[in-house]
Amino acid sequence: MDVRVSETAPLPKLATVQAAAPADDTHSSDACAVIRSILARTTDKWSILIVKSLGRGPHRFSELRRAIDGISQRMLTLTLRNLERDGLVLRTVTPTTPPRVDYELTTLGESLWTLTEAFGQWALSNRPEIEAARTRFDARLDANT
Amino acid sequence: MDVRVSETAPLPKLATVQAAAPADDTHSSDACAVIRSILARTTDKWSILIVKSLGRGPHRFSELRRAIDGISQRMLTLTLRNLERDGLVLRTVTPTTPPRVDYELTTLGESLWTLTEAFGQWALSNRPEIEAARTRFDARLDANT
DNA sequence: TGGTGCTGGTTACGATCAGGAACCGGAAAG
DNA sequence: CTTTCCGGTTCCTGATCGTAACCAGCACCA
Repeated sequence: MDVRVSETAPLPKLATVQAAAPADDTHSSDACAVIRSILARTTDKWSILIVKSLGRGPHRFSELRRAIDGISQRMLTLTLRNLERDGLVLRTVTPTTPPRVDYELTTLGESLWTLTEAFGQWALSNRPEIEAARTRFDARLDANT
Repeated sequence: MDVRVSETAPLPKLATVQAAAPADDTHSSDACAVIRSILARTTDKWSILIVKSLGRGPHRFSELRRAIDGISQRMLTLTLRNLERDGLVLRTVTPTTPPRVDYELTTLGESLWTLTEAFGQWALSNRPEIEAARTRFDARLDANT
């Protein structure tokens, strides 16, 4: 039983970036456009980190802010709002004082989480190789300046 | 030909670790910054689509441009350059006339491809649910305006 | 009674960066 | 000698991001 939002701030339209215009005529490209807008949202830098954090269980707003090094309050709010909009995250307000807001993954969000987790693991285990490649590339670039 | 990474490669400024960090050991903040830069690059909207295309075999520059609906020449060049830098994509120039440039995934790139493929599948199969969630959310938003 | 702090935001605004349009240079083709 | 194709690059603008500051409600302290 969740204490749904209902009484939060007026929730102005603020962002929720309207996805790409569907006004595209090319045959397969309309599906493509939607998929792309989903990917753009779910693979967004902050979204990934938030989903990753929430994968370890529900978190409060400020816990997330502390957990995700470098995120600004604004981007946290914005990204959470978008994730909530896409049904990936559930926002629960508990009207204590001070008010308490918990965020957790929905079932859909959890399925996304397994993917982002895999991505994280991949990044982690291939980090040395990628950094080496970067160094090589930059060196070659300097070489023929 | 000083291409330089002017617009690319924000190689993170080593994480300004606020000391007295909360004992949230799950992120070691400097590793986190590097991982984040890798994720930011590899999960970038265009990177995903390029890797996805290259997953089906080597492609020439203009083939990619045609295959990826909506990408501009500039972003294609830029993104390919970044992927090449990270050792995910191999660029091969054949000096015929007109010159021919082929791009293909490296082994590392292929391992990334399996992940992006999974992401694509996920987006595809969860599209209805996500769109429904968006509609619900927007409706609720309108409701209490 | 008023000040301070905690909560979860929101607003204003300047810096930055993604992205489209247009340009480039060489060779072949007409 | 003009056009076309190829793979880029340069220029410029508008969207987006992050910083900093503000807000409302309530408890605590004096």
